[in-house]
Amino acid sequence: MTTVQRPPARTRLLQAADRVLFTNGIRATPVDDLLRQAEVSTATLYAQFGSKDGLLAEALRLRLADWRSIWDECIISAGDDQARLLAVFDALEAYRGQRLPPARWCAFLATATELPNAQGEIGDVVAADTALLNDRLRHLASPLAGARAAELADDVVLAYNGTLAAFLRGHPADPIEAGRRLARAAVGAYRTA
Amino acid sequence: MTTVQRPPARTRLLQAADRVLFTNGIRATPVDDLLRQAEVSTATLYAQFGSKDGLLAEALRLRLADWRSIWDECIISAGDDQARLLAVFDALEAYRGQRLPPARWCAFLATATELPNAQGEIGDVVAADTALLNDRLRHLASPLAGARAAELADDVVLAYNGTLAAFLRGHPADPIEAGRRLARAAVGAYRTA
DNA sequence: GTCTATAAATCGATAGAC
DNA sequence: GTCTATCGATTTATAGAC
Repeated sequence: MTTVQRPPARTRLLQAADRVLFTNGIRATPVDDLLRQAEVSTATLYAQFGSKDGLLAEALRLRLADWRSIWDECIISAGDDQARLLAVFDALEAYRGQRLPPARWCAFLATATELPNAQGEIGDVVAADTALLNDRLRHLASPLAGARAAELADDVVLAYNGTLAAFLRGHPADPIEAGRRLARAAVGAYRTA
Repeated sequence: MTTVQRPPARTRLLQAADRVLFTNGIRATPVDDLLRQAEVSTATLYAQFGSKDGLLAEALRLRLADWRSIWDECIISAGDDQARLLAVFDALEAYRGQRLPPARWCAFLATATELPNAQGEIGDVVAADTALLNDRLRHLASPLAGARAAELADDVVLAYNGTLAAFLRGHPADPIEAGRRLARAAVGAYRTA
């Protein structure tokens, strides 16, 4: 007789953290909420992660790895240079569709906002997200903008940031579509220039 | 003999709130920090504002009024339709230059992030900031994009959001310059279309 | 590893005197 | 209006048994 295996406590905690912290708010979520959602006791959390921040850091690391791999796939699926640069918006769409409910906006920017003096592992993973974004976009912008790749990459970074913040504002209604259009306009400016 | 008047307690509290909450973090700042910075006692804060949230709400209202008036001036100073639409970036530059230290990024988006379920007066002032942004930009985009003003306005909203988030990320180095360039590219796309 | 119970710390808010 | 002192609630983290 096959039984559906319940994931181990560590996994349940990470899933609960990923689901709750970035939708209800990091500081707004007490440890008790995570424990109840994960159906795990206090001692287990502290044995596995040492602290709420330790759990947050690990959840962010997994999130970054997941985001990176989805973005990878979207770049590979894209047909040309422009589509590869704009694939970050496809990835955002896929990433958010994958999680129900999706984060309120961006887990990394939310962490930067809620933990202003984050150092150590939390600061590191937030910085790694920004570095991934910058490095990849610069690389992808190169065939389109040549020597001005850095500028075009920054344009797309801003369009991407703006899309995320649009979720937070609740406007425009379809942030990803708006972001894609804006990024396309940026590419156009380098094409004609 | 002329004496430099110390502002009243209420003003000192509002100044301290404006200076500290949006740079060190809203939830990360204990009430005690505000009291020490304002050189005011506990009882005074609660007599004047009722709660930490009450003080936050009033600080946000003043901030919004100030932002609105600076933006007004920048629109008036602008020479043509495109400059009036892009004046939001001049305003951002002036607004941040006026406050030392400036907020880490945006007081309203930070509030939306840190107080996810904000209702009442705090939710209202955050919504008012978004509404001001949308309404004004739509109005200013009209002479440039006609029937497609809403789209162009959304482009500029995203570029503006992206600029603010860039302060949070610490990249690009000059977010306002990058945002202005991106918004200009968006305008260009409507010009040629 | 997991549980219950509780410690330890933080923080928002109030009381009562002046 | 302002002060000092303190309450009460919340929340993070630990102790000790199983």
